[in-house]
Amino acid sequence: MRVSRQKAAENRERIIDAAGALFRAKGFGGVGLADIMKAADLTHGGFYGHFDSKDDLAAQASQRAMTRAAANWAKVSADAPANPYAALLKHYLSPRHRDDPGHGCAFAALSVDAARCGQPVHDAFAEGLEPLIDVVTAAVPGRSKPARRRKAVATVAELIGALILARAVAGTPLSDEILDAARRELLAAVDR
Amino acid sequence: MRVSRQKAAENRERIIDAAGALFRAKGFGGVGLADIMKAADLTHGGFYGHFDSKDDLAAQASQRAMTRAAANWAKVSADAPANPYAALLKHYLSPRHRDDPGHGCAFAALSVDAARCGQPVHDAFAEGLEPLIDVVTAAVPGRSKPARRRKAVATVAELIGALILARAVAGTPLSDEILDAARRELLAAVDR
DNA sequence: ATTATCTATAGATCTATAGATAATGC
DNA sequence: ATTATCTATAGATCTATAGATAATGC
Repeated sequence: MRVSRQKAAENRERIIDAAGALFRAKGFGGVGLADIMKAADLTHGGFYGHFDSKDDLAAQASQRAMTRAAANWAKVSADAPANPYAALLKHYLSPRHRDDPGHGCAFAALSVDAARCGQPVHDAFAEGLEPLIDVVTAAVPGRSKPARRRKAVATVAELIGALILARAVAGTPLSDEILDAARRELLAAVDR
Repeated sequence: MRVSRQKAAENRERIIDAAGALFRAKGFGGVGLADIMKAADLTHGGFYGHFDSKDDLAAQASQRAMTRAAANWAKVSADAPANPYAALLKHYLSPRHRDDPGHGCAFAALSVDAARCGQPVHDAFAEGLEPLIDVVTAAVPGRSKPARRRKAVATVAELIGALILARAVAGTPLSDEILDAARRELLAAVDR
């Protein structure tokens, strides 16, 4: 049942992607290795040929999900050169994004789990968050670079907070209200 | 080893409070019934005399933590009649609050866990969030009630998002930066 | 011969329950 | 007699490992 070296590398990538989706949807503790390996179409005994531990996989899957988030923000921004800021708000605060945490923003899905981990994880999340702040810093108006960065940090916090709250109250009218309120207020904040 | 009816009721309260702190610190899945009962100075076998299930306890502990959050916001607001809004920001975005999730805001600590639960939990969180929005609605300026409520919803999202992110990157310079940026931007937003 | 994967399982942990214990409250 | 709590454990689940299997790659 052995596979080629290349196929094994592909299997490894599939495990990381499956873990990224399951961890975001259910949390680090909410999903077992057997579930992850099954999602990658492998048996769970083969896991330790690819990773040292569940924590090792969690770190790699988080890293990849954060990199994807940064790439996605950069793409959304670049695809709307006329108003990258408005495009970011629209994409991030959409019901579609709210309703699919497994394939959405790593920070909205995993920040609370990360907060419960140790310093290495905090360091990794800080490093992963910087590119998102950079994208927004470039997209907001402001008289100085520090002023734009400060506004960007606050904007990122509001985006992530709104998505998290909208998910916590999903299925109630308040959920859509949160997405809409955050979008309108963030838009108004730069139109002044 | 039986205790009086009144003492049993006190024990029940202690279980709920211990659970509230441990769930906020470690998540619903991150703590076992044995840990909770030990924190309440009881053996874990006695648990089912007080609650139907772990989910039952989680619902009651969440409810109490949300009620406490609302009472705390109302108190902070009432204690600073000159500028309740600034007082709320200062209390909520303090390093002290960031560093003690077990005794802090239920929404910052449990919203992501709640999002992974079912509709009844979402409904309970929506109901628990309304009083916080009401406190901020009364504290922000705005020409109309809907405008103030919209600003309040966005403000609550930014507060909770900033605290969650600051916790995820705790121990890095970015953590304090997030708290400061959110506070300054939220203050600036009402000084216009 | 090497190695990627599989089967099987050890050891730990977790929720929930059964039955015993001992103090309360009618 | 009732009942709040305790001891003990059943049954499930989870991480990690050991040894077998079978196809790759030297």
